[in-house]
Amino acid sequence: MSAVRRLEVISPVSTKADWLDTIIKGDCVAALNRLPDKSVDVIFADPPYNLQLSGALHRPDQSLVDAVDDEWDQFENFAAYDAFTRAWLLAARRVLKPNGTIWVIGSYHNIFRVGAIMQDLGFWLLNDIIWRKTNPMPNFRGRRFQNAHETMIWASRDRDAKGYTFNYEAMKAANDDVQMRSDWLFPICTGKERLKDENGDKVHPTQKPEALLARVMLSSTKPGDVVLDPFFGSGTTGAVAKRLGRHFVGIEREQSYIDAAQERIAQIEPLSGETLRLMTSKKAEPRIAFASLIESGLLKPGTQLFDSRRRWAAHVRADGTLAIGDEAGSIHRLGARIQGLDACNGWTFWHVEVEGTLKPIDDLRQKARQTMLPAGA
Amino acid sequence: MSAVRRLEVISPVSTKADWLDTIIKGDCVAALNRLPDKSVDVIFADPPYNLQLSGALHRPDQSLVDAVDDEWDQFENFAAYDAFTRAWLLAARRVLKPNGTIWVIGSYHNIFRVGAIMQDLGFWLLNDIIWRKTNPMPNFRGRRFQNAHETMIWASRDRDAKGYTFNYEAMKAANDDVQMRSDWLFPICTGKERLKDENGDKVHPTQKPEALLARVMLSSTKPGDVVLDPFFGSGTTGAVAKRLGRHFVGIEREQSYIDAAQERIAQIEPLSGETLRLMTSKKAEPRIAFASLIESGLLKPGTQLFDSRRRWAAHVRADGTLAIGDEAGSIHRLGARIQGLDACNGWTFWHVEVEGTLKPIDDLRQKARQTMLPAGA
DNA sequence: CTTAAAGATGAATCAATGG
DNA sequence: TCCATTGATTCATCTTTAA
Repeated sequence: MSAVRRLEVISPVSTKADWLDTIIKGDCVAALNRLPDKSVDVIFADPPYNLQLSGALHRPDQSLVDAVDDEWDQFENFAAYDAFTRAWLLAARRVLKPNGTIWVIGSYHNIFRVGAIMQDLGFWLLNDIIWRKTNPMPNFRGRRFQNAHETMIWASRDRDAKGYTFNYEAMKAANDDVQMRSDWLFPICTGKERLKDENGDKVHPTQKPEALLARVMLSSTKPGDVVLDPFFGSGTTGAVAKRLGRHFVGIEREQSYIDAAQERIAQIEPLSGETLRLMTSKKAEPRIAFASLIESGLLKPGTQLFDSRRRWAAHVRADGTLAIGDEAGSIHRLGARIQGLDACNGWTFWHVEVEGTLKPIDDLRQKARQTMLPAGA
Repeated sequence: MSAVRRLEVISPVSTKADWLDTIIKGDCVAALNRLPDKSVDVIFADPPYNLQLSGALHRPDQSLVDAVDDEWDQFENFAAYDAFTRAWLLAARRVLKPNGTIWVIGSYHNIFRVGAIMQDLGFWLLNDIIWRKTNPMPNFRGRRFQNAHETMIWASRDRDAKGYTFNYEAMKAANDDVQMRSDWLFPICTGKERLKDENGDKVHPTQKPEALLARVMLSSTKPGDVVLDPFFGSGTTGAVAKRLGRHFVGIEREQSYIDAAQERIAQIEPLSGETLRLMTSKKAEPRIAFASLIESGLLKPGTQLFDSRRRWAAHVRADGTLAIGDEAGSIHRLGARIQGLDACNGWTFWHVEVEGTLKPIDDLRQKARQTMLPAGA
């Protein structure tokens, strides 16, 4: 069996093995309708842009621009494009897990219609992400600004879906320790990465760069998640998913694209688990009760805690509460009360004196986590 | 009379002086309906974003984020926002000149609906422009990417409107002599530029930076053009228009915003005409016929012309055509034919020998333009 | 062999004028 | 309104060819 299997026909799906890591040949909506409810974690969709080009365009040197004039990008009018968009988005939504998210990429030709329909169908927009191209095609006639970006919409299934995956700390670490912004800079897909046929012609007119898909998956999926791409094309989504230890499902109509994608994905070598281990966000780390610091002996009852400027001093009680005179409470409540605030992060507010210097009790929490790690980790 | 006049009521408009460089108080659609057809060159619109905020948001230090929760940003649902959007866009379109363009700014909350409705109404999208903020507000909860941009849509009135203003050369010159891209980097409006009331509170929650409006106007208007802003707010559009020698028309409902904008605009000092002069492209320069070079004596019949590498030689005939052996035609047609191309710019393709070196005949055209300039220029 | 020059190309809604 | 003519216009990157 090859690394990439393909299902021409899907009968009622019994086990995951039937469709996971395969390319399903066929119409996008029909294929989606044969997948089970709530079965994929993330959808990445690169639908037709409906470019509506009229005549030929030449460069100043008179060479012809190889435009996207494929049959699959032709729609009668906006209404036809809207109907197509509504249909696939609706089918995709059924397949998405309640805490799943969807990415859709487009340009100004189609992205406004796509975004409005997503809102109408109940998707809740989380961000619009701008892919800034380092090397976009120029505007040859000098009649507009150089179209130097594309737009991705990232949305959850529902307004109240709060449990979606967002690897905040991983993104922050990848961005020099400041929050990842909504504008991303990547080159377009050229060179060795671009798939070519035996004649040296590009296999697919709109192949996306793997770096773009990698950031999408690293930000919004966990290892082992299922990523569905209903417009699979040359299979960038599958290639990146396999490399990053995620499962993929592709849907594609054109056999030539399927063949190229299968060959491409078969050659991908998955990264090792060690390489893949996500920098886990603090929120995902095991929760440590303040009391457990006392229980584990990292902190003794009666120890004095100070704020960073030693304006206040409190003492630790054996039950895991903190007290200043008559006032007592959790490290958070007491910190808030003495400052006159609604809330306070006691882990970073309170400090313990070690060899004359103050260190936040968060350091002790980190030590406690080490202790609690399973053997062998 | 103050520099900024205000019309509370507009009766049938007779002369431009009635509404030019004024702020019209009232509902956006009603006010637009009282302006004449096809009377403004450019519209800049910063409509309510329909933010749909639910609860209060606090920073990590527990301070409250001053969110946009004004009454004018509240809509019942998407349908209500769409109806509002369709109404003002339709009214704005009537007022726009056939070769006018419109800019609309928004965020992911509203821009997709706005863009789709613009397409539905017949506007033809020219670009979507990304305003990348140098100093965006962080995402305090760490549940999304930092929302670091806003989107502007730039559109012509109709698909076949080709005569809109785009100061290509000026934009290119302002961008280190490469084409201006669709992503622009500017700080948000803070500091001295941000209007504050007597309490030190910001006058308007979403005041746009003047630099953003300046690029909008420098790219898509000419001096003396009329720029309409149907959501005038604190009057950034008016302030920049006045400084750049453009006329403005503002529409605004809230008296407090009108008062602040009037005071602000009154203090603006317009730039000098010399400073404002646009960098022009060849396109805008007077047309010179090749024959006129012969008629004016700059080129003698029988002169040999060469391409830059001397692969071909042709001779100038008295009627303003060019010939190689039996083949003859305009400088453009002959250049195209011998190269086997559909088109060719004869002005830059053909050269004349001057003291042993080849110079493009475009240089002669420049000389002819000098000669033809009116006296005193 | 190296290095320089020349050619190719990418999701593109890409003219204006005069008869 | 249609049609022929004029003539304005490109950036970053990768590949191929020339020196």
